[in-house]
Amino acid sequence: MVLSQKPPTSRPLRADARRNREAIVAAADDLFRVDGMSLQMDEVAQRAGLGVGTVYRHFPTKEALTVELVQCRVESTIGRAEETMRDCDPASAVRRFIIDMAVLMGEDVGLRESFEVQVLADNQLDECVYYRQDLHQRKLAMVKQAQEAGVVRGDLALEDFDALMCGMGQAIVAGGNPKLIADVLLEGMRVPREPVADGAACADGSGE
Amino acid sequence: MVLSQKPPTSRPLRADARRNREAIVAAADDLFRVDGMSLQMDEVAQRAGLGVGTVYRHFPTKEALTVELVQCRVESTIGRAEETMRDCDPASAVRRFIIDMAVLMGEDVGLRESFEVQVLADNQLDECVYYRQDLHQRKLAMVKQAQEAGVVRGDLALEDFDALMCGMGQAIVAGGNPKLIADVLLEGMRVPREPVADGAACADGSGE
DNA sequence: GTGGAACCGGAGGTCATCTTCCGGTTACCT
DNA sequence: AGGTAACCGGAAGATGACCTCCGGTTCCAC
Repeated sequence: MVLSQKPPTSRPLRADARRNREAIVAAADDLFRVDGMSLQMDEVAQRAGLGVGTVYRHFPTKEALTVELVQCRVESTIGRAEETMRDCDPASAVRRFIIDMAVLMGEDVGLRESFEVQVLADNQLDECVYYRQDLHQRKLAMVKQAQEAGVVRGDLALEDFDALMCGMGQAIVAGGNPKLIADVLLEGMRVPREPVADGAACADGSGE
Repeated sequence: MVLSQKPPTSRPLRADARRNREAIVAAADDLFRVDGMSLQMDEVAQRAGLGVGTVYRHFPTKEALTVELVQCRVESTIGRAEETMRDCDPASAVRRFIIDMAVLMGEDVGLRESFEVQVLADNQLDECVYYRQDLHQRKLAMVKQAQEAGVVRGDLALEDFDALMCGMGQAIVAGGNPKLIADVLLEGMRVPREPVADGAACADGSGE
């Protein structure tokens, strides 16, 4: 996993500081995978084998640490999207991307919540711009390609696509079979067939 | 909305106490609709025009109050399912139910989280049995009927159905168009068509 | 009308979590 | 090796929620 290292703004960190910083990020990442946004600073310190003060030396606030973790996931998602579009034809890139994400979200709460936070511009993290333009463009291209190839319905905005990805994550956390959930989502995103029942099936008007 | 009144275990409440209890539930319901589980007891009291102590007289704990609100929603969902199955033919009952729920979830965070809590047996509320047998049976019947009518794929367990409902709620909160989201879900739940691309579309084996 | 039980109110206790502070320690430069 | 700036640790402070407590008030039975 690509952990973004901070650009050398001032001087390079002292050896012990760099070691500790890495230990902190690694520990936090492990916890983020399980607990998501509700990871605790004390636990991070303990798991890294350090004091809390040291954690706060490197990340002045819990939010700063969370940003690091979210961005790490955003970056790896960008990489995955890139790779998928390179390896797959336009029609099936979306399919593969979604299936991959479904499986990963099943194993990584933090990844799921990273997606949420991008879309929601959440209360906790609204200070920063999480909606990385990169990922946005990447997804937009992928969806557009698929729509032009005629395998994704045209009335699906990127906004809806994102929302559906969040929803998929939630469905998986709620105990659904990831593969099946992804499949339902994919089938649903294709251009619709004729309605299942075209008579007046409901007592009230179903097509309002 | 049906607010379940407690059975007269001892004597009926004094007039002022009954009035206050109703004010509390009404205030809490309003907040639950917006804030979900993260509603705050102080705010409930304030909105009801009462002191915090009074709230705690009627509901000894925040969880107790939450239970009331969740159960209220479970009951109204049962009513909705009942009504839907009475008014619609088996093939379209699921459709109507899901569309209705999608719209409602868009307006009521508490409803969405009530669904979650039933499925997840959440950490916060694991003391009680939220998964009302009634609603469970109702949904089971509805899904089974739809499967027998051939409009819902047979490999969809009730567990997956619940998970998808949760996911739908999340997708709507994340900003998706409720009607569109519901439609995607419904199309996805139908028996699948042939795959969109049956050649070797991806570099790696897509059917593992 | 009156006694008394039930009820109300909101200041303050408790607890969990984030964050700060500063004496002691460590690594880098000459 | 020695000086010093950077760094570490963890106890203590700050914050924000839930919840309790008890003096004052209100309603019901007689």
